[in-house]
Amino acid sequence: MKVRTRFAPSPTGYLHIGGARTALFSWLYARKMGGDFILRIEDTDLERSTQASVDAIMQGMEWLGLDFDEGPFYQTQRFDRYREVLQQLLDSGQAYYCYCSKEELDKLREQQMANKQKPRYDGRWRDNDAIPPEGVEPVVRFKNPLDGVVEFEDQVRGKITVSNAELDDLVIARSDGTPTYNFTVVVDDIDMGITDVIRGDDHINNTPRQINIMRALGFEAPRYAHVPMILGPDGQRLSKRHGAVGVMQYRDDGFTPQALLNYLVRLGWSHGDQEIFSRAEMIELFSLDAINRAPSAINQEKLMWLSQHYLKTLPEDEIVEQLQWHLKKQGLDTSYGPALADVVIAQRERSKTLAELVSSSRYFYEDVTGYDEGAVKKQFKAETADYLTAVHDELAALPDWADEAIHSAIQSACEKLDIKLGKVGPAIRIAVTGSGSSPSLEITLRLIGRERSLQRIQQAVNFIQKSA
RNA sequence: GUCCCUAUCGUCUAGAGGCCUAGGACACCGCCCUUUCACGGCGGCGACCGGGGUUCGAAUCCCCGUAGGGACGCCA
Repeated sequence: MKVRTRFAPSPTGYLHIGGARTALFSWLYARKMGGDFILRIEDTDLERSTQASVDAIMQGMEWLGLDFDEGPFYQTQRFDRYREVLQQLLDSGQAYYCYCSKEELDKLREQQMANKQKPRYDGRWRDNDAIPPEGVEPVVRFKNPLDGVVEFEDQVRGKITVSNAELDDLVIARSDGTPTYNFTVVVDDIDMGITDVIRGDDHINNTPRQINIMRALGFEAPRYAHVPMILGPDGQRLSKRHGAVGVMQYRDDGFTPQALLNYLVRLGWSHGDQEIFSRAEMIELFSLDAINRAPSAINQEKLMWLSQHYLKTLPEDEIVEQLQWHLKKQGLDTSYGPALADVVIAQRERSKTLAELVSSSRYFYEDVTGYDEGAVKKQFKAETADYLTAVHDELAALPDWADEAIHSAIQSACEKLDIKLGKVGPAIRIAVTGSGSSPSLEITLRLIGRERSLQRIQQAVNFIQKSA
C-alpha cells in the first residue's frame, strides 16, 4: 500500500522549530517511500485559529522546501462530515450525550486529585436513562471500552501498552456541536487514507483513545511514529523566552534553508557519524527506527557551523540568489562595484550567515567613511603616509588590475622602501576597507577596483597627514 | 497524585552482549599554516544517572531507585 503521511498543525502561531522538524520527518518518510505527504490544518479551535498563522506555516514550509501533495485541508470545512460520523456513533450506541456542567466536572476532578487518583470522567451519563436536566446543552462522549488494553507498536518507541481502565469517555463534540481534536483526527486519518502518523510525542497519550475510536468506526489503526520534542538551549521546554522562534526568523537571521534543514534532520535522527546531508541524501537514508527516543536541545553553535559550511559549499549563484533578500533588508546597493558572485567567493569562508556576509561586504560597494579606531591607532603611524603614497604610485602604474600584478606592485613598493610587508599591509587594508579584516589584499583591492582603491589610499594618506 | 515515556562528553550523537582503553561533530583550549580576519591541518579537555541482578563477559538485557519530560481540557 502506498505510504501516506500528513503534517497537521493547528494554526495558532508561526511554524516553530519543533513543528518544522516533525513536518520534515513526515515529509522525508513520504518521499523516501515514494508516498504522499498531506497538509491538514487543524483549526477546530475557532477561538485561537487564524488565517495569518496558516499563511505563516505555509510560508515556512515553502522556504524549507517541504512540498505537499495534497491539501491544505481545513477541518473547519469538514464539519458536515464530522457530524455525520458523530451521528453514526450515536446511532450505534458507541457515543452518548452527557449533561454534566463544567462545575460538576471540576468538582469531580478535584475530588479525585484529593484522593490521589487519576482524574477521569466517571461515566455518570453512560447508559443512563435519567431525564436530562432542563436547558443544558449536552456534549457527546465516546464510549471507551471498559476493560482490556490498547496496544500499539510505535515505530520509534516500540510497543506501548495502555489499559482501558486508564482511559475515560472523552468528549468528542462540544455543547455547541463542534467536534474536538481526538475525534476529527480519527475521521480525517481514515478519510485521507493516512498510513503513517508521524507526530510529536506529546500525542502518545492520545493514541490509545484514537485507536479505540477508530476501531469503533470499523477501521484498523495506521502505524504510528512519535518523535521526541525539541528543548530550548537550556534543556528546558521551548518557550518564547528561550529560542522559540518561527522558522522564518532563521531566514531573517541569515541562515540558508539548507543549513536549517540539515540541522533539523540531525536533531533526534542520525546515520552513523555523518553530519552533512544533502536533501537527496536525507531522503535516501532516512528511516523512522533511527529516530532517537529522548528529547534534544537546540544548539545555536552547531547551526552556525552548518550555516558556514553551506555558505562555503553551495554554488555561488545559489548564494547570490538567497543574498538578494538580505541586501534589500540591509539596504546595500550592489549595482556599482564587483560582481556579487565574486564577493561571495571572497567572503564565504569568513561569514557564518548570509546577513553577516552582507554586512561585512559593504566596502566593496560603498565609500569608506570612517576607520576602525583600534586599527588606526595600531597601524596609522606618521611614516605610514609615505608608505601608502609609495604603494599608491606603484599601483597606479600597473598596466592591468589583477591579483598577481597587485601583489607584486605592493611587494615592489616594500622593496623600494626597504620595509617588510607587515609595515604597510595592514594600513592598506584599513585604507580600503575601513577595518582590519578582509580577504587577502590583492583580492580585496582587485574587487574594489583600481579607481576606488587608489582614491581610498589617497584618502588615508590625507587622513594621516591631517591628524599628525 | 495517577498513567505513559525517556536517560552516553556542556550540546547533537555513534553504540543492537565481547570490535569500547566508549567513536564522531559543535563549542572550548593549545600548536601549525598565514599580509589581517577567516578557512584548513594536527593535538588536548570531556560522558555510559545510581544500585542490584542475568552472563565467562553489560553502555548494551532484567528489576528497583533517582532525575527529566509528557498526558490526565467542552486546547490541539
